[in-house]
Amino acid sequence: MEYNFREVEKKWQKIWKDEKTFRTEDKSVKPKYYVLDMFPYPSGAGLHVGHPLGYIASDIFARYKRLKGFNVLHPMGYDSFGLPAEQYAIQTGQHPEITTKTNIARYREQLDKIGFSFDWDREVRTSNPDYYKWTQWIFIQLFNSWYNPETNKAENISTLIEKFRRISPSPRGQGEAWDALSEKEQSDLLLQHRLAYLSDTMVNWCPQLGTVLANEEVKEGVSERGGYPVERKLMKQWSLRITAYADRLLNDLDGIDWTESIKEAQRNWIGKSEGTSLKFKIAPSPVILSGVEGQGEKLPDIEVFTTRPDTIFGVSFVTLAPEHELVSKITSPAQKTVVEEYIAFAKNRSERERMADVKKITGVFTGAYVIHPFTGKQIPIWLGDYVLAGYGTGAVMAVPAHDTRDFAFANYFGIDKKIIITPPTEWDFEKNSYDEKEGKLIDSDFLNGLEVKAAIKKVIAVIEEKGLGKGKTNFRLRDAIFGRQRYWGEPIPVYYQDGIPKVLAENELPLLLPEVDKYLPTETGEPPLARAKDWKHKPKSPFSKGTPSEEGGKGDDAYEYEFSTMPGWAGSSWYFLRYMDAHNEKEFISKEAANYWQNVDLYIGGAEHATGHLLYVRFWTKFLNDLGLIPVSEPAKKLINQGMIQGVSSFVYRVETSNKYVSFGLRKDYETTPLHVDVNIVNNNVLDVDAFKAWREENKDAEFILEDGKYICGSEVEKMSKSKWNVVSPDLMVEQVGADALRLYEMFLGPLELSKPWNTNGISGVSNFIRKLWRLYHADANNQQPTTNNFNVSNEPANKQELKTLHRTIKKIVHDIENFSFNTSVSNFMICVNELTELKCNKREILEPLAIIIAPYAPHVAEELWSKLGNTTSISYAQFPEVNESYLIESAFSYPVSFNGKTRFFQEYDLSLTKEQIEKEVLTLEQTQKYLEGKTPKKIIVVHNKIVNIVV
RNA sequence: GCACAUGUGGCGUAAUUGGCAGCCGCGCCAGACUUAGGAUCUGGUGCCGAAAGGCGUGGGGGUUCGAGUCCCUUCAUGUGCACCA
Repeated sequence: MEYNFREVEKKWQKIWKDEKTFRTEDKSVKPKYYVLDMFPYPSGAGLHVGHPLGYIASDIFARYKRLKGFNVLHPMGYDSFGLPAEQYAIQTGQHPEITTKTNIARYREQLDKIGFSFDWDREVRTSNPDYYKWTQWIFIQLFNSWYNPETNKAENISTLIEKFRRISPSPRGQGEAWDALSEKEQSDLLLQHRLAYLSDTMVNWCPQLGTVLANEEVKEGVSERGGYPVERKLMKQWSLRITAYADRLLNDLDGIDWTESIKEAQRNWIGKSEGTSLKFKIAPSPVILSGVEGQGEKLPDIEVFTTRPDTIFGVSFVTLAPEHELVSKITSPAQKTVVEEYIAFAKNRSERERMADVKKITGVFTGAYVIHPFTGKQIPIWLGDYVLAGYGTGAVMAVPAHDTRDFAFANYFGIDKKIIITPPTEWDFEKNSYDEKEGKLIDSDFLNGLEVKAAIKKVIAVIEEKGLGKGKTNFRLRDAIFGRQRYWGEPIPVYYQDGIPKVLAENELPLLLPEVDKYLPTETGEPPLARAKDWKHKPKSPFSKGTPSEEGGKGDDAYEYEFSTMPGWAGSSWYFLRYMDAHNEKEFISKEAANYWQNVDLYIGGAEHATGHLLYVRFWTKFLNDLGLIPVSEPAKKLINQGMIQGVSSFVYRVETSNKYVSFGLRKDYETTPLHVDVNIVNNNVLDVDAFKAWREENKDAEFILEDGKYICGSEVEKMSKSKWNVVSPDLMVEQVGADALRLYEMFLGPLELSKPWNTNGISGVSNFIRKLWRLYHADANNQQPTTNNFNVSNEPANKQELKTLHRTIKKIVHDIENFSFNTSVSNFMICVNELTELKCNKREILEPLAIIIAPYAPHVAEELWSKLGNTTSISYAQFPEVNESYLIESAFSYPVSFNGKTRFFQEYDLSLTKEQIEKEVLTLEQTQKYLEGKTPKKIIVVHNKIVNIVV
């Protein structure tokens, strides 16, 4: 009898479940360790073999840490709000909750088969009211907070009100101003400071999805989900003031052990740039002053933002974004028509159009001028859509000789350039602008002769002194738009009382997602929640679980709730905390749990969340930390991004106008059409022709033109997807070779971070390995044939060789796991088992520790062997064996002897010999003399325990 | 365009971090056992060469007694950002 993985794996999965083997203690004398996976969105397609890659790695690590004596938190849950379930609901009318539940059940079934050591008692689902109650609660905290730049922390909004009361000057004197304002005025003012706020913002509007999208949900001008066009639109929207945290999000990256590429992506996304604001006075033009628009008004200055104030004497025009607020006021009557046409043109260009022809230069002259702050010369004001309204001040000073974009614009419209920096090397200013921050300033008045960096310093000082502007930092990061005009998300816990947004009281949470007749916008374009009957805040609201607050509607009063819901990333921005205290009904997390578990020690997930989830979760963590609710300011100490598993598609070649299929090597002789064929009926590129005939009705009578009696398929690496017939499901692998083999194989494939195509072909290697491992504990010493299932482990003491193999393996495995090099550990297990098989070792002293070190990787077979060894408790809580270095000490080393770096032969020397002794010994060798060919060696290098190199 | 990552046998990969390039596995070749093999076991397998030997880590150059590893340069592939002043 061979090892029966089907029976054994099922047996242990049941025991783990029944005995709650992996339930995590809330309190423990053991040190804590938190291993987290990015939880999945439960899609209808189920898991393919790519998904568990990270889960397997984290599971190995979690199991290893348990063996090392840690109290390990290793939970799993579902990011279960989101678009696909809702799109499906629109098509079928089925409630997204039903779809979601079905999908989760399928995910769970698939996950269970792989033997993960999750503590399922702590499962979270973001769409569960018990969970989103607290997502809403955190939103309320954000609403009730502002960012105090003095303390550099979020604080309760009341401290801001205090401040307003205290310091606001007003016509009627100090102290009165705030209280003299109407409630609406106060609310509007506070909204400008709240961390969750309502404002008119330019949003990415996706008409097909009927919702706004965040910047990272838009890729190349179309929606990430579905690929629909996205346009810019001004809308009243809820946003989160993540920009308040921009500096901390950037600086704290240095303190966390994340991959450089993710950190770099976040740095780019935050996009900090230091520069200067600078005011330009608008030239008093009789035309403008007497014009209808500007009459009697004192025109404000145009403020630009620049990182290169040193180039101030090279400015030849100023460009405003088409949306700039001053445009209508400054435009000369003569230019009015063209300017208005241009603004209309710029507005109607969709994002995709704009991005598609980035190189196309558009712009128009306004007819107005500014005055150069130092020279007093008049400088024309242009409009150009290369200037973004949302960044800086929406206005730039254009220095065509030293800025690529200004150069292109000036060239296109024939505007003069003025060179004011001499590059250190030859430069053709006709062809390119010189943008580098190196060289000497010329034609620049008081900056003449200075190096660029010195000039920047000096000019900022002068600008500040003259009150023309000041040093300023800008961020590319925008505030996060938080509302989605969709159904399947957390309702925003807000109602509107006389146009003033108010948040629900804590005891009114959760605000339950209401039933609607359709999951579509209303006829008037309101979000789906507007369809809900009586979607209003009032006493005993049917939608909120708690009791209504004092402030809420009284009597007949009923105030409309917010119609939009939260975006997909809301729930995932704090889920790592909820696992610590998943069933707390009183708080989002208890102080004790937060203090014990701190933050995630190891976080594993895809790199695609670099600027989305991973930025938002850092933001929320810092915010909750500011309020003193949690003790940490970063969610995860260490982050690993697992690579993507691609699919390998197989192709059959159908001969045109026939039902004949020609083998890969012979296809050139025919006119053929390549067709995707299900990879599950192809093995090592050989098609299972019977399975192929059975696969589809039309293949029943297929004929084949074979080569060497086989049908060989073609193959190609593509994304793993249903339509390409290259999806390999983990269930099938588990069925065929077992969960342990799947786990080992996914790790064996290569380094975790690397993307690689899935190729089932090699899996027989790890499958054989498991059988070989099993045989070590079973075969008789004199019968290597695996015909016996008799457990046969001896209690004799192990010999030196056996101990050396074991301890060398322990050492390597510890090193590998701690460096997350899971692929090399699998090789090392194979080497170990090969050696022990060779040694015919069946000693308990060796095989018992071996079972433990292999348990994180192949837990089922390890448990079975462990129990056969006579243990009555789970191997999961055994003690990881320590390396005994004394078994590894070698007394001699076989030195490679090389001549000019080329290895020629080996010579063993005792390790106690000194370099000089070895050098002497080597020279006496006959072999050495042969390679010296009578010459005298120039130099002999002896590296202890490494190499001998003779230079001739 | 900018940033990051990766280039090693037919394939996935390894290399104690500057010291024997190719561990482990797949595939392939040969043999054993077999009615049979998509089972199992044994041996072989970087390339050229009959051998001796030579060549070899994307290409070119450098540092070094010695380079897959360090430096410069260049090419290719993948990913992210993309008029951010």
